[in-house]
Amino acid sequence: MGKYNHKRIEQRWQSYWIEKNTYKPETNTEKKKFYVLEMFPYPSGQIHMGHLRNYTIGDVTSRFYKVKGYNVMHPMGWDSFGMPAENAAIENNVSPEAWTEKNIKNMKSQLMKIGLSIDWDREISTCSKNYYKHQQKLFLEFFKNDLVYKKDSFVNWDPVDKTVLANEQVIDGKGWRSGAIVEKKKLSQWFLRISRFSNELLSDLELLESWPDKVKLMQKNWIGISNGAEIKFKLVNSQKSINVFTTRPETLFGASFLALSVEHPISSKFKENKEFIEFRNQCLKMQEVRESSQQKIGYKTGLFVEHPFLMNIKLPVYFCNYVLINYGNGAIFGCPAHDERDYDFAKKYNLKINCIFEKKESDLPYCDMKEEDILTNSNFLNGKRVFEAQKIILEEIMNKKVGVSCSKFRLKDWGVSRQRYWGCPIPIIYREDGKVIALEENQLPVKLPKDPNLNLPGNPLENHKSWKRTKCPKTGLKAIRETDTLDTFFDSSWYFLRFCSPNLTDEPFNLGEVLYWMPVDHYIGGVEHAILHLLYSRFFVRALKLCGYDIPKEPFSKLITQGMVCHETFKTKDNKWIEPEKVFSKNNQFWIKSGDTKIELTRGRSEKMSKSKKNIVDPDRIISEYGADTARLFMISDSPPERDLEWSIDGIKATRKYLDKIYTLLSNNLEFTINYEKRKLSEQDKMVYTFTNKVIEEYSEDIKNYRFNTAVAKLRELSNLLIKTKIEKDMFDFCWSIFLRLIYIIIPHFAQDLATNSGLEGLVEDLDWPVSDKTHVENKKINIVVQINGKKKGVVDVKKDLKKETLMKTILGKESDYDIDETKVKKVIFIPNKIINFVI
RNA sequence: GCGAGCGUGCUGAAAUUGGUAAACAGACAGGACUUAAAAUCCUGCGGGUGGUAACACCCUUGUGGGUUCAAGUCCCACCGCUCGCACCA
Repeated sequence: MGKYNHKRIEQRWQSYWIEKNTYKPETNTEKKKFYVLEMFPYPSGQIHMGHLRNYTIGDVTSRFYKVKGYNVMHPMGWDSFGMPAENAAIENNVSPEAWTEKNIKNMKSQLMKIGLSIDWDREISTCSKNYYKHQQKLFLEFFKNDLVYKKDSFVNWDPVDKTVLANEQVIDGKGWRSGAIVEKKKLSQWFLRISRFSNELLSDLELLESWPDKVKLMQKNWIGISNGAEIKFKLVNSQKSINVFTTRPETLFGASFLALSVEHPISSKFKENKEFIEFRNQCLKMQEVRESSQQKIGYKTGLFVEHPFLMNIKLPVYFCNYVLINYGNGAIFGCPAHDERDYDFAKKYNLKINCIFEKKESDLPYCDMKEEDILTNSNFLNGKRVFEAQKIILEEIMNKKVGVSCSKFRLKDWGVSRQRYWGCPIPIIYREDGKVIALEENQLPVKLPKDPNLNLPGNPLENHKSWKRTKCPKTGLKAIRETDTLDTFFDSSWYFLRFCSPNLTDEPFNLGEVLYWMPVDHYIGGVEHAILHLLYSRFFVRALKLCGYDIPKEPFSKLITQGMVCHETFKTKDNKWIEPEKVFSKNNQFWIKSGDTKIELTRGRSEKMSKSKKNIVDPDRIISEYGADTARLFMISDSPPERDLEWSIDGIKATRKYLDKIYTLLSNNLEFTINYEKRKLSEQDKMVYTFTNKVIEEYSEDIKNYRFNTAVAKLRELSNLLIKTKIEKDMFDFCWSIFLRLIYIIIPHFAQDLATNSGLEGLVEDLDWPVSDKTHVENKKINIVVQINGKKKGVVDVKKDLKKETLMKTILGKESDYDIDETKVKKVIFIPNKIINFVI
């Protein structure tokens, strides 16, 4: 009898697939394409449970559609630029390149052992010059089309990593990687004009029918449209004016001051003013820390502006800390009666508080906007309801040319400059005559130097003795290279296009291939990329379209966001995390041995696996000990993909036990067959046959809808039934063959091996996907629930599609178990083949 | 503060358009086999009342109301948890 030897089996089939190029998609095919993509990994050196889960989900999908007859592309690559390589290089005295390559090699071999149906010939790595050469070309295209520009700006500066961070890399005022408090620093930076597409990126979310609502909502909030008006306030004794943005133009007559950000252009007038400079620095510091106190402070400029409709009213102008430069115009009009922040500010600086809603004087600040609210103290708006007033004033603003109605977005242009070595060089040079020159395509790639000194503070490319010195290729004038490199989110914003023609040397991608394969049909990855990566990618395809590449405008048709892999956590009394593996429990308390003594622990809640909490489990070890198929099956059986998965070694052991049992049962017992010759069946056989066909149907639906956990439950029901029911040999062979074909997409080595050993020639996946035999699935008998007043009283076994009257006769009849007095029945509710309810 | 989602056994979870709550697993307990253990197999496993018993009846999806013949599912209020954004004008 065969014993389940996962090592032998998995090696056998993995090398077979590679040898036969099983997962290379066809070319020039009439078949419908299917592009399955999981978010590519950063090559940290080791795969983690999150990867295992992500790639298992993707692989089940990919194999399912392949067996269903699609031409499937399922590629893999490496998001291989980025800071950890530099940090590791410093620590271990190796080059970032060598470190990265070693990691890729190791992780690739780990991924291979999972048995993924990947076309490895398409493998790409973003740090390879074969990749970033094309990326530099895309940058030049953006440059030509005014989609990239350079500007001085305050940036988020991470003092630990010594780099600039994008807004979304700042979490609670701290660097997303280092955790250091982020500072403001002024630098000249490259920006991508993502804001040019704000409107489109927002409204096209509606096209993404198969994206989770949650992700769409997050993007919507991130883009953050507000509709309102930009209103001009003329400075007294000057021709200049200040534009402010508001979403409540109807409150204009409640305005009592103007508040500006300390970074507002007008502030340049005060750059010699020591008092102001001090105030400004204080504000910037408060904004850095994102103080929760929300204390308001102001600086009186001494300037006044005219009210656009009441020329005789002059409003004082303040700088203040609560107006931000990066929203709207960095300037607002203060309407203290109807805005909490303005109210606090006005109270502090004794400014007028003009209530402009009837009967609201007693509950200021009144910030609601209700249909029934009526304006007062508002000139031509008096007596109008709030929404009507809004329309009127917008018209008046336009008529009087004191402003325009407009929308503002929260989304800012994307700063892509990074002062780091291990990233894609920006193909720009600064000539000695002061000109900024974009390189020509034939000068690409701009390669990174092999010998950076990473131990000095600051930018290694800047510090390099010769790299940045170059000559203008046209004029021969001396020039300095751009020493910033690109944010790695730039790398991952187009890799899905490169996969379509990964080995093309003279173009980033082949348009024909892209038109065939794009968009990605199913894109699978962590929800943590809901905003950053996914929004940038959506922007990229639009930007490329604008540059003349005629590609589909949404990159990912369907998005699956998988949950995290969690594990229990333990802590000592002095807050040290302890590995769960070392913990033992006794009398509902948890302990760890330390020499001869025991230390009591408290159990924390289950949290995402992380090094810092010491609750990680190495998937590679699990795979070698229990097998890839065991790991794969476990990863998808316990929770639906979008939810968090609770790691459990007991779960792994039980899964392995199950596979052992099936393997032992089937080896040397099964004759693999795909046909079943119909004959007269015994009751047992009929029941089993019917159930098997039902499972085919429901399992396929479940897989299609990413209900992998219930799909597995159905397979287990089927195997339980097949094990405990005595059936004929031909039925046994047929049903178990179906079982193997269904489970193949989850545990391919296991199913293939059993099938091959039982007589199948060729691959399981070359058989068509099983189709359920509907004629036999037709159940002739059915259970109907009998209820009295909606409460279940019992179940009756009757013929399918039985009429209401017939059923009632049986139930109310003398022989029936149900003691129902027919005369008292007020109403009978009957749902065919489901339920009959007597209301008494 | 704003927005979204979620609360079901000891645990992970299932439950078509409202129609048999707890499928499928895990943990645990008991039993068989064994000198013993492991492995394997079998049984039980939301709560309560009555009965020697097979069984019968009642309750049960965070809490309280409502709609309905019928509510885990729909509506209202409250409590709790998770996530995203956060001085966004």
